[in-house]
Amino acid sequence: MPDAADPAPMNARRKFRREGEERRRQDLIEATLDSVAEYGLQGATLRTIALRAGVTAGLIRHYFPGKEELLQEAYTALVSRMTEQAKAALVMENATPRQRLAAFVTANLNAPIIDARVFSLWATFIGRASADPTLARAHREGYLGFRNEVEAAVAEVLAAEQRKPDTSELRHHAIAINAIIDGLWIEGCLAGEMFSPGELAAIGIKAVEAELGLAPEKGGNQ
Amino acid sequence: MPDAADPAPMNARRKFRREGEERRRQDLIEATLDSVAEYGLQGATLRTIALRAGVTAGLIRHYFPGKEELLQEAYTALVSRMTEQAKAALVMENATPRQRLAAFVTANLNAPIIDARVFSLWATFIGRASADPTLARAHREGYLGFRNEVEAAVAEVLAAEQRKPDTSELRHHAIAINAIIDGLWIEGCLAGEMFSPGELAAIGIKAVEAELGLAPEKGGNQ
DNA sequence: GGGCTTGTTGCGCAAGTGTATAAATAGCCT
DNA sequence: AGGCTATTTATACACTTGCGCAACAAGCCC
Repeated sequence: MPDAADPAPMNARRKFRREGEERRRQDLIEATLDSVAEYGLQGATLRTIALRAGVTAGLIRHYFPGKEELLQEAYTALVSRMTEQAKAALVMENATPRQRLAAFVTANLNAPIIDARVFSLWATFIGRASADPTLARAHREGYLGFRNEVEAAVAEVLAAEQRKPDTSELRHHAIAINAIIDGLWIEGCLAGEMFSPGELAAIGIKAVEAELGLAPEKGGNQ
Repeated sequence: MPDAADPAPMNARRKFRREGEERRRQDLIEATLDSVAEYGLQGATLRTIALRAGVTAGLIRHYFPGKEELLQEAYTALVSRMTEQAKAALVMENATPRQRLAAFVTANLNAPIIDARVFSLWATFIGRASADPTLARAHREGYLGFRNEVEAAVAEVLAAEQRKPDTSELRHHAIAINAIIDGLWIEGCLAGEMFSPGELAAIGIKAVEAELGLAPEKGGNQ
């Protein structure tokens, strides 16, 4: 194929489409998270990110002042996505407080929250939090929101059991339960194949109920 | 100051001392951990590391094939240091199994194991584990060793209580307790100032004992 | 003390980084 | 259809990075 009118001149400029601003920003953030998860913060170069987003590197600067801001927005998006998914499990109706708490634990110990990619991202970013106040703040807000949800759920469970914990006791329960969920989440993300499906959730529910001093449920806890 | 016999000729080569190989390697690894904790994997350049170790960058290649190997050795050193410190708390004599388990929990939830720098390092490296088999293996070995210690300690506690758990029950207890310790460790490292001294350890011990179904100790649990 | 080994320095290099900026073109408005 | 604007590309630039290499000197051995 030596000749013929070349429909694509060799020095052709790349074709492109103009996307809406919101769409582009979201695509870039998603491409950033993908790159960070796969290559780490060092491997997530502007060119890598742009390639994955299907644009050229220069465009990033049109939407973000610099790489740092892009990373910060990506982390913020990640945190809010994680906590929202988690808290969504709490809005169940026609369920006892205890069932809702159990559902919350279960939701947090299965896909999509148990996920190696999300964990990798979480760890990568949080490792920089102590040196980057912006990241630290994003984490702090997500964490406190999460713990408050736990504390509220615990309060309802105990109230349904006619128990009146003082604030200190309540806080300690929330901290412990938060730790149980976090710890199991890490184990599941890092070594998911070591656990059978539903096993982590079962362990988590039993541990949480033991922490709260709840009597084992009668009937089919399988 | 134009003239005078200059005792330090401007083009003087830097003075240096020859250190033993073991000493240099250890210094370089320590400098690597410092740099990673402070600047992250991206900021931990060979020049930064060398500067902190008090040598020039070129020397690193005399002791390590490349940067990657240096980082891997640094992570291995970190993991083994962490697990050794933790397990050291288990070798108490003249103590009941329950006391030894409590001491283990306490040791893991106070300095030097609760430490922002160590956490930052752990998170930074573990974030790369899913993409780097070498890091993944180093973590895996440390984790399994840790969990085995927990499982052994739990077995002794239950044996002292005349209970005979089957292997599955024992495994679940170990996983849950491991999660409790990990989760509280993270909370302490990330937000140490939110907890009063000893508070995390107290929460941890109570949670662990609840998980094992141990009756509250009579007498001064403060 | 004088050589010899080798730990150590200093410099250079090619590749890759984030950023800056000019040129092009997609797609809306009239 | 034809301009206008702002999204997008493309290129350049200064800088850093990990690595290679040759010269140097610290300190052991005789």
